[in-house]
Amino acid sequence: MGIIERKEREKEEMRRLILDAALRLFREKGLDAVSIRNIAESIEYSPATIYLYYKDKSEILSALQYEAAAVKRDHVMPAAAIENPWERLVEFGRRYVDFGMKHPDLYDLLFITRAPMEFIENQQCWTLGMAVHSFFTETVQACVDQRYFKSTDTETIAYTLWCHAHGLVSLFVRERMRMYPEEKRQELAQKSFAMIVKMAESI
Amino acid sequence: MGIIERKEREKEEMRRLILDAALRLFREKGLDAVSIRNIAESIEYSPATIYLYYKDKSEILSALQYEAAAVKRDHVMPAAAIENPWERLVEFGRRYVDFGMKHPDLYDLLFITRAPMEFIENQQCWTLGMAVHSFFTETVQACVDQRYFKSTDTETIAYTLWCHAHGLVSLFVRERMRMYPEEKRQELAQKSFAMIVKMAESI
DNA sequence: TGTGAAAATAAACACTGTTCAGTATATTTG
DNA sequence: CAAATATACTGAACAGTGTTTATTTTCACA
Repeated sequence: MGIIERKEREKEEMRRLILDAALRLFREKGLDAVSIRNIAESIEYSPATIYLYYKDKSEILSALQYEAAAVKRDHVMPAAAIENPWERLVEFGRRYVDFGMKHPDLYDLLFITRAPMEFIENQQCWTLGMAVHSFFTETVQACVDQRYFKSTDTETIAYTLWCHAHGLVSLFVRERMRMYPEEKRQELAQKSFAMIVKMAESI
Repeated sequence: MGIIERKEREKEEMRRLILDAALRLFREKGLDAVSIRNIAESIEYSPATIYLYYKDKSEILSALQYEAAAVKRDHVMPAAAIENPWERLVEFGRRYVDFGMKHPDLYDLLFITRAPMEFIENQQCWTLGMAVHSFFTETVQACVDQRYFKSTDTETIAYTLWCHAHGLVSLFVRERMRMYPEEKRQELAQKSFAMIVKMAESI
């Protein structure tokens, strides 16, 4: 009865094959290049075959989002090693922004691209994203507990910091900084990060 | 020689007709519904005719962005009437966020939708956007001049505030606040706005 | 080796943006 | 007014998209 197990395995391998092809297309040529037909061609199968392994395109996109979420987690979580909650929070923020700057395509996919409805049902991705988000809010809570802020409204503090970081990255990612010369944008982002850190010290 | 003038006028009317149809489709059914064929059908012309008045689709999108920019300007500029620069700045921010919340589709078009290259060449839209942006930075400058901030780095202050406001709106617009119950999102946004105002007072 | 199930596909449908050859309409000229 | 020209418009096609269905191929098992 090892056959059904092998079949199961092969099915999983095929899903992986499709996903890797999608991921490669995405990273090499951008989201627009990720079409069912492109994926099919690159793995030398017919487009219809894709539908035997993924319900539709948004399910593939959803899977790509999970990949992106994993890369993001690996990028930011080293901050967890820092004992001091305030330093941990700052390092987390720095790493969050750095992730967005280094992987604009992945950041876009995670936080800007219109989420397909399946996103919600993609428990994996949601769970992973929430784990990182929880780490963030818990760190803010730790800062609150140790009186790093005057305010004790953890939720609003966390959200406000997130707004700034997300705004920072997404203005960059979607090219809304044209009024600043290109060589200055990175510098301005760094200055702004430093400023929000200073501001946060006096919430 | 009034004929060429009439022709000119008719050409302009046709461009307007196309744009209005595009705008209606956009507002009624979203950006995805704005297809050349949909526009053509709704004004009862052939799709090919559209191309006699607009170079391509991105030129139409660009024109839509201009419309959105005008709505935004009308929404935020009443703040200019306020004498006190700090109050003016706060009111501007409030109106900016309010615009995004009330017109998520327009905000999306202006600040999130991937800008077609023509955006840069769309002098009208760029000029209009820059005028509002200049008003914003000048207001920040006025605050700096009157020592409302400790910092004198106008550029970074302005950018930091913008980051927060944009992050606030765009997390909302692109539905990245699912971890908060829906009825709480608006409230959280307001609290966060109040918090950044407080924080700004101590830059 | 034949049979039933599983896997893969060709072909079609309904869309998309865009181009171009050809037609219809309006204006200018003889 | 009629013929020639210029302008406005369109049908049809091309290449692409996501998706579905009927059909064929492949494979495991009796």
